[in-house]
Amino acid sequence: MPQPPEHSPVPDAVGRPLRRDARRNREVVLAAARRMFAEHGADCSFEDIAREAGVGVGTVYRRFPDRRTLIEAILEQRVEDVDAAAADALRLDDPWAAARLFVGAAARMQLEDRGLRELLHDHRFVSAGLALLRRRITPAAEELARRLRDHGAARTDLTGQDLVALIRMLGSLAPDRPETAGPGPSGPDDPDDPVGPPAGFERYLDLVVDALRREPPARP
Amino acid sequence: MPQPPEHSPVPDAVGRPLRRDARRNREVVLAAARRMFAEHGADCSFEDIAREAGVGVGTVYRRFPDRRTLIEAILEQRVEDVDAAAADALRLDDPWAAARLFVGAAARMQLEDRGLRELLHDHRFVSAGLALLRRRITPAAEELARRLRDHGAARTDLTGQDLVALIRMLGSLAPDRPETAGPGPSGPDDPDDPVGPPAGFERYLDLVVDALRREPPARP
Amino acid sequence: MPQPPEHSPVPDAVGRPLRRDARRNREVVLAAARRMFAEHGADCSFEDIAREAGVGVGTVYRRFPDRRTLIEAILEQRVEDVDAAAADALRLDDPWAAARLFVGAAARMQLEDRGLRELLHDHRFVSAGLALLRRRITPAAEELARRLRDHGAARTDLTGQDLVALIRMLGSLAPDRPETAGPGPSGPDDPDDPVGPPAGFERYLDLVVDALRREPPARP
Amino acid sequence: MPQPPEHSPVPDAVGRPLRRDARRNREVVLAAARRMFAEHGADCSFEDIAREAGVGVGTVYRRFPDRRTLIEAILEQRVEDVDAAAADALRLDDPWAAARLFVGAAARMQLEDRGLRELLHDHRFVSAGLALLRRRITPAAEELARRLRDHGAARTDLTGQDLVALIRMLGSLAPDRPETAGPGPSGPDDPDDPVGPPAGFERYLDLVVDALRREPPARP
DNA sequence: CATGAATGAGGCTTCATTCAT
DNA sequence: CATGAATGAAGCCTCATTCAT
Repeated sequence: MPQPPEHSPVPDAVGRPLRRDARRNREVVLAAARRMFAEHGADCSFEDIAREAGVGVGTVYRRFPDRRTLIEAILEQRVEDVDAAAADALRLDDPWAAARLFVGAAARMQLEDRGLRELLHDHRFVSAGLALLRRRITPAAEELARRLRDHGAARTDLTGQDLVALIRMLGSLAPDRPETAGPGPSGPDDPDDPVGPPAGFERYLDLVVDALRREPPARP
Repeated sequence: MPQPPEHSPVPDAVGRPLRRDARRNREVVLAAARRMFAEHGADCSFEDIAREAGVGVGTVYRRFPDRRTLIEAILEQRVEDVDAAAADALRLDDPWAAARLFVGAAARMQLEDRGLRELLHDHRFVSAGLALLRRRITPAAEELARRLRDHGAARTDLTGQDLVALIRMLGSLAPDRPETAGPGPSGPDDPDDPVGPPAGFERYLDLVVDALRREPPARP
Repeated sequence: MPQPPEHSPVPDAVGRPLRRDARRNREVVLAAARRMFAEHGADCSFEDIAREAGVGVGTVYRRFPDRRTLIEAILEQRVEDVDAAAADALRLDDPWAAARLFVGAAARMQLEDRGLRELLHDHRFVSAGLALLRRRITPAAEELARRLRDHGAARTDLTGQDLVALIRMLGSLAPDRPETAGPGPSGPDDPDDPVGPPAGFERYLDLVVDALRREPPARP
Repeated sequence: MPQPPEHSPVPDAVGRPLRRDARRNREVVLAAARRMFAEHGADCSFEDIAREAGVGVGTVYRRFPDRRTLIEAILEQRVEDVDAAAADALRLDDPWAAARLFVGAAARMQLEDRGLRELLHDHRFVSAGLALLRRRITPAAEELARRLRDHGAARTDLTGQDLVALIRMLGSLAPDRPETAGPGPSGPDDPDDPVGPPAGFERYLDLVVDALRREPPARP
């Protein structure tokens, strides 16, 4: 279902909606930046982003006057993905399945996108990134926490921020080697990977989510 | 026992122990680098380190021909601290207390030292850093895991690498604002800090360590 | 004929002709580099070239990303001068006069320009320089050689490459002291110069060109 | 026939002959410098020379306070080789054979030794190098020139400096690619080499030497 | 508006040279 | 004497940012 093209026209500083070509440029640059961040890290040069986008540097600067602005715009996009995962999760009846879905999806995103990971963990960017993330996903996280407490026999002091913390923690389990160029979520399940044996990401996901129960489940 | 009073006389490339003045300078530079890493991150300039150390850049380069060498030397020091914590832990009878002590100490070090945190989490340095850490602390971690399994009713698939993973995860709970220069473990227990309410670091430490039990403890 | 008045609008990497201001700057830098090479050698610093040109280093790097590119651009200019000499020579009826004119002109250029000499003789640059020179002047040289063979009673095994070799050899007769800044072709004809009495460059030019004859001329 | 060890003891600045170990060091350094010059050019670093020699930089500086001194010492050695060739040549009856032997040997040395070539051609070193060469070989060159004039029907204006000029010119025929590591006089006779077809170095040697005759020889 | 040219500060690194050990 | 440590100037290059076209 393609989004209606004229919806949510990002306004410029003065508040006027952008001209059509300007808006298109903004999208092109943003997509290029996302690719570059994902591949080369969040400190790649504006020049590189411009080249990837096929525009001049000036254009990048016009739309995103500094790196922080650019970072926030990129996060805005990714946060929408998290929101979507949250919405999916909230549709589930079982609060534990919901929590696992939500936390897992949000954590996995970091493992697959170096840029995102840096924005949420790297000291140089985290103040821009984490605040935004928090602002946006807190409502859903709190709702999920409430359900866990009320219907899931979770720890009574559980908060939505705990879920955010788990997401960050799991996101730090990224492979300690440069991503292999191969397709698919190369990541902690690589048998050769240090996160490693015996089970990798899914294992730790279960571990920390289950740690939130008041009476933990019997293990198989 | 004819050992010189100084321990571990770092040898140079040819294997000869360093001259006295050279060794002293090496220490000075290393200490300066540690301070600068802690305060300004692991990508601070060699010039800055030299200035902080009160020597010329050339001296820094002589001892540490590239950043990787410097990083490894810094980690070597911190790893010794972790080793000490591991030794302390292994002296305890209760394996859970031991695990908590070990994991907690290692994780806390990251929260207090931005440089260390970057070396263990940042994509740009992690391949140098994490490998070294792993190499050095794996034996102690495996021994602790064994005790947890044998005498502590831990999950039967628990490994030493799981403990390392917990250390990394907890290390990612750093505050999302630049450290305040103040003394003491400013960190997740700051009431205003996003890791946050209600209990911060200690809380998550308990959470993830307890998650390793086969039959988790009754919560108070 | 709608050609722009400027000849050979040097295209950039993408193939687009340079903007007017960029082209102007390119010329300015190139001229400065030529002067600096001539005076201080082909390994003078980019900073120096920039200063001489009155631009920032970045500008030099933008137009000439590495020294090799710069060298080739400079040679390109000088090679055009050689081409002109070749054209003049080919207009003469007497093939020996033509050869002498061509070889003499090309060799003299080296004696007058330290930069050019280095580009054609110095181990560090010669692979960039000589190849280009060869590529460009070979056709004219071969044509001259053909005329010498067919109408000049030259050695029957004479080739255009022989002429190139003579040019290089004569170019190595440069004075062994730093050029005096004075005007005019200071060079081997300086009576105090080591190339020497009694006749210097012209003498050796005659010598080696005449060496190509099958039956050498009667000497006066 | 081993040279008597105590002969020609190079005196130090004060004129005292060097101590035995100091002399040995001097030789070691000189040999190392020669190797490094030959392989990496005459501008290789003192540090590299020291390493190659297995001594400290300080030792190199003690024996050769600056590069010029070192260059002259190296040339001194090579000039002895030229002297030997001159002596051989002067033992021949045929003055043309003698000239060819002498000029050929001296030129070939340059083709085989990048360092020597640079010392005699590169603007940065030539003032130190060429002057010394000239000073030392002029007597033999003049004598050979005299014999050519008197008994060889050479040009009547021929001088010893002409022979030196030929040596330089032929030395400039070095390959325009980095030397192949292979043994033997890789050089202009390489069929793939630009000096080239059809005959390379020997061909040009004959060419320029024969150019000195008053009545050149009939060509086969 | 879009472009990409220009700028120069700042990081990296090497090396000639001096000097303490 | 020999050593190799220390120094710092100087070259290399990149990039954030501004601005003329």
